[in-house]
Amino acid sequence: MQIPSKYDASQVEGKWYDYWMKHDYFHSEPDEREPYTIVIPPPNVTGVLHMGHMLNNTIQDVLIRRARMKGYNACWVPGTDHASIATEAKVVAKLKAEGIEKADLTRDEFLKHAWEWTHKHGGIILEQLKKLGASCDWQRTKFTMDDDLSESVTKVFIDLYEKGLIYRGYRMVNWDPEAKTTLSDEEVIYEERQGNLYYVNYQVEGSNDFLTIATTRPETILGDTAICINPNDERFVHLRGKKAIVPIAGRVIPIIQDEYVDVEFGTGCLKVTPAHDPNDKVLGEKHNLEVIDIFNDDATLNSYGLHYQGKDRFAVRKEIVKELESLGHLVKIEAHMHKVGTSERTKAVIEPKISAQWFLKMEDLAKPALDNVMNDNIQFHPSKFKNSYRHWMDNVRDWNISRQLWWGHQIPAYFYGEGVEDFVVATSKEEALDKAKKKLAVTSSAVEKSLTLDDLTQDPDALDTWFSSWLWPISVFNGINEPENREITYYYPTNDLVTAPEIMFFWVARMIIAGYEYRGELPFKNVYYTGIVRDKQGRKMSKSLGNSPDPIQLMEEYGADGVRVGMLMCSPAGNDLPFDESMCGQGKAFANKIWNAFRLVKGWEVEDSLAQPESSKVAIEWYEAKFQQVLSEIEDHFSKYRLNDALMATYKLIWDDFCSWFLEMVKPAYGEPIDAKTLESVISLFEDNLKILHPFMPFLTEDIWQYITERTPENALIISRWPALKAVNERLISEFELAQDVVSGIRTIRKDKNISFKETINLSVVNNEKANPTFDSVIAKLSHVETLNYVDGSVDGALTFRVKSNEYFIPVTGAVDIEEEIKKLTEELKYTQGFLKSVQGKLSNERFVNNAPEQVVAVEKKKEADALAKIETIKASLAALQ
RNA sequence: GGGUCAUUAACUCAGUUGGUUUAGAGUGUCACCUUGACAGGGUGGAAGUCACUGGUUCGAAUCCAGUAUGACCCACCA
Repeated sequence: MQIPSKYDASQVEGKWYDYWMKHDYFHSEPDEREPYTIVIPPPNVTGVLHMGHMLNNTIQDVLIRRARMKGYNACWVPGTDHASIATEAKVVAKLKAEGIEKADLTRDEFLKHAWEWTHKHGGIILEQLKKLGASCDWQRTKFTMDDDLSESVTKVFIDLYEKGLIYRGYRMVNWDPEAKTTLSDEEVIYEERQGNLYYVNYQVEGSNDFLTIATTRPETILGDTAICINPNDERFVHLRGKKAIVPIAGRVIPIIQDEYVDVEFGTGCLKVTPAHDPNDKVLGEKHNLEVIDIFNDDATLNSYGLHYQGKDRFAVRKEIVKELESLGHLVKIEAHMHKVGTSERTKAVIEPKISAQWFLKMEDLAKPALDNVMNDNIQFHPSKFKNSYRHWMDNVRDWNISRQLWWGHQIPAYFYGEGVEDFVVATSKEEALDKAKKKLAVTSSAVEKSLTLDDLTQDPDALDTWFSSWLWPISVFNGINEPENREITYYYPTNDLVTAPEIMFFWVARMIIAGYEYRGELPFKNVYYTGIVRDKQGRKMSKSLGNSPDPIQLMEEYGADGVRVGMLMCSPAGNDLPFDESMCGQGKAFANKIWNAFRLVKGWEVEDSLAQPESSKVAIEWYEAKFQQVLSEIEDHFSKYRLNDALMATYKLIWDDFCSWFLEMVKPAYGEPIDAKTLESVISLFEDNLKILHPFMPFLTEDIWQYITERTPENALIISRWPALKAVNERLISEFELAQDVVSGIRTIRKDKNISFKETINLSVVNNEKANPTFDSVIAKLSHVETLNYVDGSVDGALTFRVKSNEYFIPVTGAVDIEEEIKKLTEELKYTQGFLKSVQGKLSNERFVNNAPEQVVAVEKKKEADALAKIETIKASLAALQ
């Protein structure tokens, strides 16, 4: 049967994925083998595959496939995240498009829509991962809102509450007016924005004096409850103890003194708005100031906004400036760059807001999580991320875990009264009633008796998404609900986590915390941080910029294998990946190269009676040694999580050593058969190549593997054994390198002199290097050499080249262009003399000879000797020519 | 404002505790080569003051200090 000369990925990838699925190779159950576990960073349930996922999941697949082949019980757990705020935002937008407002729906009605949306779009991304070849254990697919995972979240919440680590606090939090929820500090992105500094006059009460403040937010004037000056500021002595009148509002507010005020900034007078600025809140508490919240939940002004009531904060900013100006209160406006907090999800400008929220105390929890990363029990790759991890952990603040959202895990707290402390935390309403009664028994027994289920209201808020994903490595094995179950004790701790540094604090740090808190152990041994996938201009690939290629189309064009190789070829851990489609082309070309190598081997006719040529025997010995050498390099790269280097080593081994050298050496003449012994070795070595390449290019390798010969499911490549590491015959390899240099020297001459590769040549050598003649047959074959003679001195009328101190001569029939030969030799002489000079420079330096280690000096001396010998041979050749 | 990391060929990167040529790889580029695995191929070239300035050393891309540029992280200066 004719095998096509182009490898067509689209014809084979689906086929082999189905085959792997059918035979359950991805599935893992606890057994006597050592486990190797990876949990996927769960993508948003309604998300779509982008290049970041492609890179991230390719890396995980490489690791898990290799582990599987190394004999581990490999388990890669897939799943999705409910992505509370992101999904809820999408559902709200979708409803809005249909003319439905979230506010008009009950919680249950809304959740029904959300679940519909989830079922409709959920899991698409997982299907897309299959196209990439991801060998996840799909039978284990989890979702953060599965019953058992939700149960884990509730359990953990209650547990932490009972430990006193979760508390309810009335605090200033980050308010997202668009999503109408609070956010954790990590969800706020600070952006540099061009703004203005407005200088505004306030009248001093009981006088005609004015004081001037500077503010970036004039609209908050309506919430001012004090003016603050620095007690050390001599300029404002006259203001001490006085009061000021808030423009427009006309309220009288105190002028307080606090060293917090920076005398240098603005005017040295600060307006204090405790409700809308974290610093002002601190001042307010210290000085017992009134708190006036002027905003509604959507950041429009409330009744304290007076005639601005109902208008948006930014509209009011413009209008109030005009009003201040017309009233003569505006002194000047200066351009001012400042940082503005925005919502990670909705991009809305964050409004600091005081409200009652749930918090998790982090300080004590963080300690083991910090220590075990710093001492490398958990290894970060690259390790530079330890620095920012430590910094975050050292300064960790309490985690605001409540969100004013419906999509997510509802907080298991039940209120039974209006008091701040009138709540209990429980797994169910029934349990809550019991707990509430017990709690009340201590204080007021009258209420206790009358309390019923109807008196309990569950907190309407949901938990931060990350409050469920921080349990992921544990909860996917049900390790919270059944801490001693076979799965968790077997698979946990997991081996590798592959994720983006962007979510180091959101997720990685918190998983480590949860790991130590709930398992007393690390959640994973290694964290591989991928970089950001960027476009050619260095911009981050994003949907909004529209600069991200469609991964599915990419795989259709280059094959999943091609894309995998393209991405991995140039993305060391932690480095950004400047994505270029041509890299996928390189991957595709590589697939084709291997395909054609296979075509060559498959096309050979075997002849049993044929003896094995010497050159084939030598070639096989050499490639076996070379393979081992590169394999040990690959192992080393993998152990350091340098996947790109491991791939590059594999790439060069197969393309250069196997295809360009080895196959050329064993290839029978056109139309001639090959001997059985050689063919057997070639196929076996080809199979070894396929094995080490399989993690990177699973489809192509399985396809060829199965094409080579009929295999039973037990003999599929995906579960074959990774080649064992043996001692490397370094000497053989370095001796062969000399032969390679000879071949390439002959090629250069053929090219320079236009001697066709079909024309045989004779070769003479002055063997100063005592080169191993074992490789003569190989040189003869590769270079089309008729006779190879060992001679003692120069050969007249010949073209020459040198390898180390060996001299090679190719006699030519026609006249040798003496001028050109001389020129070439002179250049070579010049280079070698220059080199010699630098070596001798070192050697003539007494301090070098006296101080450098003996070894180093010996190396230099050897270099000197070699160079001298080489110069001699060049000079001899030159003399012969002249 | 504080911190971390980078800066080596046109591009993406190696270069391990300072000493194996006068610094490497892949891609790209240039020249030449197509009946016989593969033009998505082959062969052979060209291409770098290792960001800059000092210092330590017999010896620095590598260690130290400073400068410049860039990236990222953290931080409540109105």
